[in-house]
Amino acid sequence: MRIATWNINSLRARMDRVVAFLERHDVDVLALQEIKAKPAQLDLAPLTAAGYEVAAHGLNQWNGVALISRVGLSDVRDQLPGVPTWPEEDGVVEARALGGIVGDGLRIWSLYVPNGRELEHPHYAYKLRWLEALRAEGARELAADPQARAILCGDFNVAPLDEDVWSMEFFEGKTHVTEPERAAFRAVVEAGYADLVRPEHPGPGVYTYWDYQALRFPKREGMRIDFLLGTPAVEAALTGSFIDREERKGKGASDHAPVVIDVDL
DNA sequence: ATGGTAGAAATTCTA
Repeated sequence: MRIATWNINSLRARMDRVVAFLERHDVDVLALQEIKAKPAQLDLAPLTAAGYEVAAHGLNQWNGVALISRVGLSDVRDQLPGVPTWPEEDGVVEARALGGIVGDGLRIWSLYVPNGRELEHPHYAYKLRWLEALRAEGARELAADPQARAILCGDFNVAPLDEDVWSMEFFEGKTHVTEPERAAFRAVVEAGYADLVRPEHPGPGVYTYWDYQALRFPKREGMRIDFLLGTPAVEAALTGSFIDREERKGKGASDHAPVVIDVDL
């Protein structure tokens, strides 16, 4: 089974690219982030015509997540238990998580972790609390069944290692690289969710995101912030992985590249 | 000229 995650930065603007990607790489399951639409605004015909089921969750023009599968899609959940609201006072649960069961009992979560904005901004504290809720839900699932097949994937908005950004000097005093964010990411890994791509594709210089500004992509100035994390049962079934850097090229590309894994499940 | 784009929705917000 081939599974991918991709921050699409508007599904409506890039439906053609999504369909072409699915067909080019023979993808079974795709987790999307930043679909930037309510489900009613989407024309899903190109996906259903290609043989996929779709679950989409979006409240407005911001955030939004989706799951696309041709190997079944059931038990769909649009909220990660325990996540904070935004704003934290009198706010709502944003559309940043969508879970479902695909294939033979594989749980997958499409996740769009809050950006954090600036270190002093309330969004940064929100981001850390959100990641803690993710860790707690992941830990709960593995505690219930140590053999559980589960994947947590998406845009984590954290660069876990110095080598995951093009310049630590540039990111001094900025989000994505701070120790609290990295500790929150590590806590998810330590709860039993291993990075399924890094072992085959170690850094430095291996990225999944390049800012639209300042010619970051041609200058190879990117960040590794998109991940697929898997339980031990998934890790044991892993047969390969790649980052589709080609997808970042050309007119109309998302600022993120898809990340793909193959599992013998 | 301060190096700065992209998407959605509505002149601004988010990333």
